[in-house]
Amino acid sequence: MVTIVDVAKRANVSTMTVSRVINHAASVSDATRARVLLAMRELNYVPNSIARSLVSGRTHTIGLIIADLTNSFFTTLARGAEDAAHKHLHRLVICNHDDDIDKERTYIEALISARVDGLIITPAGNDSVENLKIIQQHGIPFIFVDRIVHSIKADHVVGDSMSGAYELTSHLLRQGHSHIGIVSGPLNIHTASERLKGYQAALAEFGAEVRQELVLYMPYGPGADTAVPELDQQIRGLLSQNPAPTAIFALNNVIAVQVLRSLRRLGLAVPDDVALACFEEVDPYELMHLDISTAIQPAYAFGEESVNILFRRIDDPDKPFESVVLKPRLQLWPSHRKG
Amino acid sequence: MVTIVDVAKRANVSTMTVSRVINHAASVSDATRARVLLAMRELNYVPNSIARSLVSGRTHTIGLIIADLTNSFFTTLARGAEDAAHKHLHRLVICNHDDDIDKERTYIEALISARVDGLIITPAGNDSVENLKIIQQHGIPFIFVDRIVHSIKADHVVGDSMSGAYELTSHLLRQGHSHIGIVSGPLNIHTASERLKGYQAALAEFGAEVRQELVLYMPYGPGADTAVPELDQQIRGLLSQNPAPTAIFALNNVIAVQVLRSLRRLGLAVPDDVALACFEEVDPYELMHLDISTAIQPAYAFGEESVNILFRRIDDPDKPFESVVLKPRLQLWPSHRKG
DNA sequence: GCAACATATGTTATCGCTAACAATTGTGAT
DNA sequence: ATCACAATTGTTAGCGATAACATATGTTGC
Repeated sequence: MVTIVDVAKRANVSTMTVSRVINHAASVSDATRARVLLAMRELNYVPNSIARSLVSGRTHTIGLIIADLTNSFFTTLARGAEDAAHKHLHRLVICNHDDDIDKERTYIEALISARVDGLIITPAGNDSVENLKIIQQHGIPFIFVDRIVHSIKADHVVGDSMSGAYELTSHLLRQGHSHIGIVSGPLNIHTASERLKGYQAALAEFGAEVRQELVLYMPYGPGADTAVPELDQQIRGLLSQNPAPTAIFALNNVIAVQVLRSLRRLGLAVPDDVALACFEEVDPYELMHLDISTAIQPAYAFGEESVNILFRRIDDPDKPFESVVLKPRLQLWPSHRKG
Repeated sequence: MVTIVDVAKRANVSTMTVSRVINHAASVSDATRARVLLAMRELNYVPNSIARSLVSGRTHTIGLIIADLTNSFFTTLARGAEDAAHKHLHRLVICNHDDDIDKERTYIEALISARVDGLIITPAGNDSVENLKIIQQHGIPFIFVDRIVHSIKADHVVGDSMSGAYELTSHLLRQGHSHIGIVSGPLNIHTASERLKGYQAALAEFGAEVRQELVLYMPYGPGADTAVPELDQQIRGLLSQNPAPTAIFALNNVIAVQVLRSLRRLGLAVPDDVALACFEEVDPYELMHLDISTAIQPAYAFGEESVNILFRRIDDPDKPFESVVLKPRLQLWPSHRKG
């Protein structure tokens, strides 16, 4: 591999002069600069940023730890982050923890070892605290995206899960659905507990009963992409409660797809047999004519904003924390069948 | 930041001994090892892999350059690559070139500078040759995924675009559609030209006329996600040819979504008014009851296989090139309306 | 012509770690 | 007790770049 020494020799200058040319430093004569540039071109020299990082302590790399890249919400978020990082001349290292604390820890340590300039993280759950403390101990600037962990204070970009869920549930109630089933995720995940709260708040507000037997739980993401065998049974159980729910609220897009498939297997149509609402991260359904009321989050902005805030944090480590709450856009469909 | 020197001091040994403990090298007494491990734990020491890379020349990082992370095909591919890289204890740096040669070049240089151990690339187009030569000049092991560039020989994992397109077109022809429109992508992209060839081959085989006026072109990916204003007009133009096509073949998933939206705006139903076939990279439509015949590619395997082959290449730079062609899975729907 | 300073270039040390070799200690065979 | 050799630990140099300081030119003004 060609190094700065090779270029220096060929251009008949010291390595320092080459370094100056690379870094556009002043005080290099035009003649010398030209000679060095020529040598660089002739040798196909590309500076070794590893070596540069060792000296400067900066890697121009940002770590992005998310739940699952195949979830379209995170995909779009990642793309937003990538574009923003690119503007700052930084590279993005993307890691998926699949809501698994141990996997999250492995990645955090790898990224610390790689000396990323900063870290954007969707914590795997409330138990991520220990993992997050490791980041803090190493003084690496980081920001929460999508999910927070209450005991750790940091910048964050999140959606308004609570009010989004409240609105979706209210909508169903207004449509005459007085009994609404909900398929929740693990409650140790911030967005899941918030959305459940929003659902309950809406029920309370409308004087509807909060019935524990109308709440199902399933994984939030990983593995959920494959069929969930028991789900059909659970959904059937849910719908045979007395009084039976006439609508179902799915806590996120992955869950919604599972529920939709399950309903289909059970021969039930949406929304004619059962109305469906979903806290959905993007909107592929729009295209499909499916009448599913959704709270659509600006996923791209989640990623973009996170990166921008992270860079502000890097520039000024002591500034007060920023808290950005992005409202979901509601897309409400009338249900065809009333309670 | 804690370094190996701090640990060495605390454990009262030389840095070399600490290094030996970190790297599980033999010939460290149990007592010393214990002392070092304790010091490491007490100081929260995490080895600096930047420094390690500078010495070893390996970064444990793989570059993945794709067209667009928000395209579900590439998302799933990336996830497959990430999982495989993780198994090899490597990190993945993901870059999107949006089918733009200059952007591709920028990323390639950045990744060379970062001294990635290898590179997986979906070339932006046939003009990527110069960019790819840069990779070769630097002796960085790389592999093509999804698309190849003929003038550059390298390992590759691609789909069978030609036969997939042939099959889809044949299916439409068998359904009685004797005039089939096609919305193609830029022909300097390998998969686009291959799929067009497959379409033409099928027409020829069935004795159907290849009509140039039934071929539309649009971008393959970037920007295509937003509305294409002229598309409605073009589609309308396409459908008003004489004789009019009764089916449309969309060359990839992004194009299919555009066409679908456009047809919807024009008030045309699929497949009742116009049948649709699509070289689709994954299968969200399956869920949606839409009768679109698709050639579904095993995107996850694309990524996974690429990584595995890349590591074999790294281990043995002189072995013969591997060529993996993954067949798409055909999902063929009967059309409701016959030519 | 020469001090005084700007401009251009070079030298040395260092970032954190490890390869290669060196030194020390301990062990068993004779 | 002594030598040969293995096991353990240390020393030095260097990966490729740059910061900080040093030196060599050129330029200006009087």
